[in-house]
Amino acid sequence: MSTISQPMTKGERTRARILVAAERVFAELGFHDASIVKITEAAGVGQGTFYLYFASKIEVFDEVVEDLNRRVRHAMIEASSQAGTRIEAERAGFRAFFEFTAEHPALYRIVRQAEFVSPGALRLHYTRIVEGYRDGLAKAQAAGEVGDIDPEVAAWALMGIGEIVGMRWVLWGPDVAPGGPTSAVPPEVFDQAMTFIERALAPGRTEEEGRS
Amino acid sequence: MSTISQPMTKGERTRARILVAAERVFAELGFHDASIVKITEAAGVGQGTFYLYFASKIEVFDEVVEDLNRRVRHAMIEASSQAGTRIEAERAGFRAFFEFTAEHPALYRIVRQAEFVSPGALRLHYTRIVEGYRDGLAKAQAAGEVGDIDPEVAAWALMGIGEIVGMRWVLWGPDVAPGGPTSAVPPEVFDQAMTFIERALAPGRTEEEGRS
Amino acid sequence: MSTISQPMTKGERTRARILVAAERVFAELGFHDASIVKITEAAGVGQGTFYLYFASKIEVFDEVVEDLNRRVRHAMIEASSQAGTRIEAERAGFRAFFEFTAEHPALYRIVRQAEFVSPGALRLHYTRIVEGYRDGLAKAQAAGEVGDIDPEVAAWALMGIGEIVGMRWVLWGPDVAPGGPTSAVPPEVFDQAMTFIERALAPGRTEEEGRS
Amino acid sequence: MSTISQPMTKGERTRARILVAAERVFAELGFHDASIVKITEAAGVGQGTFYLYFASKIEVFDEVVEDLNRRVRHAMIEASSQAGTRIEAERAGFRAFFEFTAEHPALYRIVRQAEFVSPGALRLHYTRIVEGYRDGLAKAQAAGEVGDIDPEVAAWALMGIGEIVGMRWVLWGPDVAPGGPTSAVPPEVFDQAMTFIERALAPGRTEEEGRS
DNA sequence: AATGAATGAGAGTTCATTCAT
DNA sequence: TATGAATGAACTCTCATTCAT
Repeated sequence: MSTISQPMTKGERTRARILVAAERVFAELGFHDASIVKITEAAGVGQGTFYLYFASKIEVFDEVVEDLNRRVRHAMIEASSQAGTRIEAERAGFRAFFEFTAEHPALYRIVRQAEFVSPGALRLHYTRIVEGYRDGLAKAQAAGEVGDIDPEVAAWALMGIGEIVGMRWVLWGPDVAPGGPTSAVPPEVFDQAMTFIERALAPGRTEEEGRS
Repeated sequence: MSTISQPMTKGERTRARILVAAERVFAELGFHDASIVKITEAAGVGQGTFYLYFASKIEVFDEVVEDLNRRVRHAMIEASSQAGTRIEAERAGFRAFFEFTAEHPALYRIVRQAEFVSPGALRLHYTRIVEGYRDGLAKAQAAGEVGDIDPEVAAWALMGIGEIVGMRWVLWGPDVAPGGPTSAVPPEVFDQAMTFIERALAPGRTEEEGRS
Repeated sequence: MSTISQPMTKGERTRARILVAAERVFAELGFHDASIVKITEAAGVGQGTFYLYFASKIEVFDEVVEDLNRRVRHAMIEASSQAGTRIEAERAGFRAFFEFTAEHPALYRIVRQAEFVSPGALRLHYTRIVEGYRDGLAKAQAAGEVGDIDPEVAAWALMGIGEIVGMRWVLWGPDVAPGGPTSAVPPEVFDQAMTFIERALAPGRTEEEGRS
Repeated sequence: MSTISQPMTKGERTRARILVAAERVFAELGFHDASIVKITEAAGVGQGTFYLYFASKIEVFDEVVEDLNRRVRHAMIEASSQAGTRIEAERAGFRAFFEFTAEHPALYRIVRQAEFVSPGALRLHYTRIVEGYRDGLAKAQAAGEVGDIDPEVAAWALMGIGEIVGMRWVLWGPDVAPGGPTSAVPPEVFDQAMTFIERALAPGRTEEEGRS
């Protein structure tokens, strides 16, 4: 995920192990049912050790959210940067988002807890992703590839679509109960969702469309 | 909100008071920090009284979610049913949704907790609202008022847009910290969001668009 | 069990129903898990009604113990009074005791709770039964049918044998877990227990026996 | 009491203190009125500490019963093993039983609660003691020192006699109210009880006695 | 005579956090 | 650096009892 060049000290390794365990336990049990004992047991360290690296339970939570946010954005940028056209980039970004969700259902399960656990963390998480969309849209708009629409609002709309489609088809699966196995968004759903987005963003004929 | 004409019995009134208090406390503190003591104090009844009407904390939670769901759908249907055209109906429905959100921020704050609290409740909540969108879209599509798109996917997309725009502009307000005062979606944001949606759903030019 | 001659008033009937229900519920659940609600539900009356007839939960308990005590003594006296010889009377009395236990396992389960629930009730219960044994033994001793032994001590010994054999073979059954079905003491066990008692009480040759 | 030679760790000492306190509190108040708070206060530890060593209130109870059982059997075996003749051994065993009872009234008060608290614990307790009696009787019988009687039934009879005499004269004392001070069984009562038992078990004259 | 809604003290249990080792 | 025993406040839930109807 990152380009580890320097060797980790012993302490850093312990810290990293706790962080990984915390993500796993938070994802499985949610914030409140994830006790420090469970996290430290999963990490294979003592309870006291936890407090050598994190000031509180909330602090790990924040860091886990931060971490997930960094990783999902990285995945999206990585994917879309290799695309040729704007539309291809958009599809690649969404596909990366859904894939990340499928591989890390923690993204949802953890992030959606944030509202009450760590005020502001949720907003920060969404805002950062939205900024990526917005900047891309603004640039594309300047190039005439996107219709006349406020990039900020459009970006949030994309965020909402990604979030809900990810929840509906990745997290819940085709017919699966919540918590069950997750898989990627079915191709036809992905296509339909992208069609929806493309039409919303397509340039031209703005005047007529507004009237319909 | 409801059309109950018969007078409530004493027990029903107590139950209703607890339910109202629970919604308030859940919205303010979240599921886990909303203790039974806080709920019963807010309702002005004894702790034991709570258990005369609800079997557990989770049970009230489910009922609060159920209740909010019923009310927001009612508000949306009410609003859109008085509109003339499909587009007007759509705008009215969304406006009602945002207004409800502004008046009952509990909708977000409570519902988003549901994932870990009451598995299935969250899915049920979204699914019910989406069914309304989907049926409306399918009907409009049959009348040629909506482009060629899977109503199911489009309905979930609308749900996502409503949710995230509501969260961003209603719950968080223009520049306000989470938990702060809420107001309606600013008119220009509302217009932009509706433009986004209208373009996505507009009929015509399906063949070319589909190729992208 | 008793010779009801006068018709009961409505109140008396209600009271009796509560008492019967209480015995059943106490026997099944024990004193502490037998709630007033469960008793009143079993009796088919309201909770408040209970307190019209009994001052407290402990009071019904005492009365239930009292009632059981009266009935078991009645059964034993009834049975032994129809016997010809002393030994036959003894066997008949024990048999009645075991039969009562088998039909009313409540006797054990309730009485053994008494120690902490209602101090003195347990002692009173045992003492009353023992008095019956003791008087019988004293009388038989005067007639030369019982050896030279303190009737008080011997009576308590009989009580202990009856209690433990009843628990072992009636309450627990041949191989059954506690709480399971109960039946009478197996004939061979009954015979052995009676043999044990007969030898202990048999008159004559006191001097030699003591030396063995 | 035990032959542990290795020093206890800190944790073991805490555990032992809780166990001792639990025995005391259970004996004084009974299972239900013995709250965790009372036990931990008596032990001088925090409430949470209790759950580091015992999974539940019932678990300590079981262990206390187990512990008492082990100790009383140890005392009885110890005492009777030093006796010369069978009869002396019997007397020594019973005497040890009564002495233990006098010093640890908890034996009764706790064990008799077991029926509803921990099904099976009561049966196990009695069964273990009875097994000791039974094996002793069987051996003596083989040596011709005990009459022709089923050792199992006879052993349970002894158990019953010990239990009830202990309760009557040790727990309740000569004229004392339950819960009051306890002392040993008066010598004349002890002698009479032993006489009762000796006659019941004495060999010889089996044929005539059996006819009764 | 009868009800059952209401109460609140108290139960068992959990867990984030501290700190002596 | 690492530990895990210890803590106590806070939690959800129960139930004997009261009292207005």
